[in-house]
Amino acid sequence: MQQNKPNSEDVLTQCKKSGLRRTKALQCLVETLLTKDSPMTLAELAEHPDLADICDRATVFRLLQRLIEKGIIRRLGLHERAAYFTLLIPGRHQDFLICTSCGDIEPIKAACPVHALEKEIATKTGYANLYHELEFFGTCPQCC
Amino acid sequence: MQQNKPNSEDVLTQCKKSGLRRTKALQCLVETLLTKDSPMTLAELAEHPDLADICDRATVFRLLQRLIEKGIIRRLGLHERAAYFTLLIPGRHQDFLICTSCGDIEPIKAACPVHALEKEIATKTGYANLYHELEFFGTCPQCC
DNA sequence: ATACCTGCAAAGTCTTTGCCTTAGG
DNA sequence: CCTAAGGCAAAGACTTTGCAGGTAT
Repeated sequence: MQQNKPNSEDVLTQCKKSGLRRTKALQCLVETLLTKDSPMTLAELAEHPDLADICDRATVFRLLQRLIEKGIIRRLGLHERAAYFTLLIPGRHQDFLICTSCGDIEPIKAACPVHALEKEIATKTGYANLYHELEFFGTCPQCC
Repeated sequence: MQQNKPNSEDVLTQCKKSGLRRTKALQCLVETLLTKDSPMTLAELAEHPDLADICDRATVFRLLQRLIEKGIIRRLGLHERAAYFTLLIPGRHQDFLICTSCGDIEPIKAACPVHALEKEIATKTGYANLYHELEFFGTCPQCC
């Protein structure tokens, strides 16, 4: 089981296998997502210095769409107006702690206690492709 | 501990205590939220036959805002473009199972396994007013 | 060569606000 | 009577798409 952060080549290989072309924008997007380990919005990505210089926001948007289709990234809600995107890393699951005041998002280190329930739900309800999102919201120490 | 669904008078009393005026729109909004036990979007509420006849969408929006401020309802993400709103019922916590294909949302009956972790996070991180949202996503049997 | 990708600009969708009028307490 | 609440319409915020031209394979 691969627990550690993949490098961008791993992800780009996966992209190519899924039928995506290796464009400059795709490479840069993947690297940007890998650099930050918490989810990012479309705006954050499109305005990131590296990406802003080489492609349009619409391109980032369409890349994200394709990567979601291919199961390489996931779109998260996270309680904000804008959607967040995060790489799906095999063998890893992330839950988040979010400050409702300043909007800070940090991944939670502790083990996720939900997997048993997830299996139970899969069995009882007949839902397929089950996954979950768990977010904690509160006021962070700086905002208190 | 009050586990059962309150009636609209209970909620309206709470509203009045919080300083809200008892308007027709507020009464109707509360009743509409109580009728459906899963979260609703602004559009669903504003277009609901009962509410559509007596008030404008902006009114519903502003009522929802005030009710959130007063801690009477909560805004949820739920992975859709639109925000969802749900009454906060004392002593009750809801997690959701959401079909990524048809968008169906159903509350989960099983006990939520997250409360212990929530306490641990509160202690370790110093976050205040902590609460969480847990959603399961998958393809429902009808959509499979 | 050709199917996929991109930029630009415009259109959508949902939310939020301003301003003036109405009505609860 | 005085201030919160409501209606209407316009502006914002974020996302999504059409089309013409560019590029990886």
